[in-house]
Amino acid sequence: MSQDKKLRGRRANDPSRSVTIRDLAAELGLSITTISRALNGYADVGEKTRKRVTEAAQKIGYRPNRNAQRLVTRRTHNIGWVQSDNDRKFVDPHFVEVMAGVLRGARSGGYDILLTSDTPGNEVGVYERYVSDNSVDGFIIDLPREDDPRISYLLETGRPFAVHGREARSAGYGWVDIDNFGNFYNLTRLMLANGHRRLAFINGDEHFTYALYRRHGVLAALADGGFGPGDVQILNSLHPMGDAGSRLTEAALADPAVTAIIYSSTLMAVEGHAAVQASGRQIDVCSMDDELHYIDLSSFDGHFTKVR
Amino acid sequence: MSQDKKLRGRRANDPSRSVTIRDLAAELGLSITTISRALNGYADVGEKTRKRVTEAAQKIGYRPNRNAQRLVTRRTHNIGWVQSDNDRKFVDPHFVEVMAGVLRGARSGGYDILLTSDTPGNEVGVYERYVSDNSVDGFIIDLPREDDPRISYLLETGRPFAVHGREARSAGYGWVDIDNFGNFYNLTRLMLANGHRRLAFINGDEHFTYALYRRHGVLAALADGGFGPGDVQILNSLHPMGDAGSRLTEAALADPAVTAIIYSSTLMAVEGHAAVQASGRQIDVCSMDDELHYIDLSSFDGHFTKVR
DNA sequence: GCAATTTGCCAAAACGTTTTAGTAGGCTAT
DNA sequence: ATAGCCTACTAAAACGTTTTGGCAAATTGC
Repeated sequence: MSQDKKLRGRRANDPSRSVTIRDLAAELGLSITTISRALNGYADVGEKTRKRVTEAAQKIGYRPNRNAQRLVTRRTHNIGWVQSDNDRKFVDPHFVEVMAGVLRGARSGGYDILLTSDTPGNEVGVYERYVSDNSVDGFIIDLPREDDPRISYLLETGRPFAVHGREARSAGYGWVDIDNFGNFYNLTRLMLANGHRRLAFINGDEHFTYALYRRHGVLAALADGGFGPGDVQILNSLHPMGDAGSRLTEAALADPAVTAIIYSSTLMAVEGHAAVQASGRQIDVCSMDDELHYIDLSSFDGHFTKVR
Repeated sequence: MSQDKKLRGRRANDPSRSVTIRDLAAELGLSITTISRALNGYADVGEKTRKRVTEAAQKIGYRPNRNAQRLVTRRTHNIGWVQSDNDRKFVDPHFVEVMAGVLRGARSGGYDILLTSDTPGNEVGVYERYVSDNSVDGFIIDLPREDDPRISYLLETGRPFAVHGREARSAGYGWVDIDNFGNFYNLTRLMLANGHRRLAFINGDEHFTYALYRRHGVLAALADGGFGPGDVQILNSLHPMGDAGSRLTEAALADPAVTAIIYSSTLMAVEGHAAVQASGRQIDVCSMDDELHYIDLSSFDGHFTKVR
């Protein structure tokens, strides 16, 4: 009968205390073990008992205290997502699209996202904290670089994580990515097949693997087509927004031999297209990007070639 | 000596168990009470003892289990932020700016953000769950509507929250907002002072209070200037992105008497400005918005009047 | 030198669950 | 009738902290 002990101590007379498993057990004249096992779907509770329990839980509004559960099960049902505290990152419009997907995926698996920003100068510190204080079950890693220190840390400490994007290491974790190399390889071959002999490639920050692999794709296509790295002018925008699209396009147009521009960002391509038109030059532009729901490209139909 | 009891039970021989307060107590020959009180800054621990404790904690990598702390203290140091699972919302580019601010504010106060999306058709359900299972200490509410049901629920249940934006109710909670009414009042008076007699106002979704109060500001300015609601053509974009800016601008231009357009969104104003130029009409455009770091407005200098 | 106070530390209970290791009683097979 | 086996339930321990209430030793006041 020790489980039926009267509530005493600090909260004995706190009127706002929420309803616990013990209240439910008392209400039904069952042990808290049975309540727990009934609610967690164990086979050793009778069906009529389980029904009584679930209905009473519903009725009196019993909701298990997640922190007690987390303490004993050592699972949090939270996924950590660390945002680099960096103006550049927050400003990337792809981010909202990625977040929508993350949130839907997490919810469908019964997880929430624990979001925080890192400490400048100590990138892995937050991961270490989240891991060692039992705040999350695993992580999402975004925008990887080559030999990303966050990935190194999580691999070393054996924590589960998934990467949006890719780096060279591929064992021991999962990732979701588009084929950056292949798409830019194809785009470049297409431009060459269209007769262009001098290209410009306006790429993102090659610090990140998505941009690095795009560069590799462009260069490989040139090599395979019998051309060399001297036949492309590569320009980088470290900041995807602002006026980079028109500024870099003007820089590319400074070379009179350029007849085609490949953009790594559709946003920049849209800006660049305007700059090309203003210049009066005859230039083919193309781009490949993640999907961006909020950019209206309808006015560009016919100008853009879709590489599947 | 009962606190020195040997570790037994399930995890006695789990090599991956993390270091607990009991390990630290054993290491130093102190009670776990003293460890806890030393680390939490209580005055009844000697200074040399506190120093020994903090140094040993650092050395052996002790990090309190947050879930145990949360269980006993009933504080989570998490703030809930529920995103409406709604394509429209995720697509709002203001969102990334807001999030950067939220994350910085939370981190500076020692909080993390617990992020999830709501269940379509049951808007307050997630709040109820987070509240009753002790997942968060309070909430952030975004994009309020008039008599917002989320605010009603949180007020009724007495949970702390803060609103980004405002609704008519203002007691019992904090909010951060710009002066939507006043800014659009001023903008409208400015247009009238410039001699315009027939205006168009391209507003956002008036379902949200920010847009509703902007409408009120415009109409109040007209009334105070001796004009009426018939002197402004109000158009609404339910979706801030896509081609709404040019489409609604063209709709506004269909009225030949319109000589000025007020935009509720800078993004739409930029699009609209292009549509105005394409039309060849002589139209003044103006807008007021939250700050948008990633839009380059430099090419519009001189066209835009800044209303401070 | 003694009473009163302060200082520094601690045992045990509590937070609200899950899990382990049962047990009582009914049923089945022989 | 009895041994063995299910079925349905449960007491107690465990998870890792914080907090309460108390106590011995050192210090102070007179």
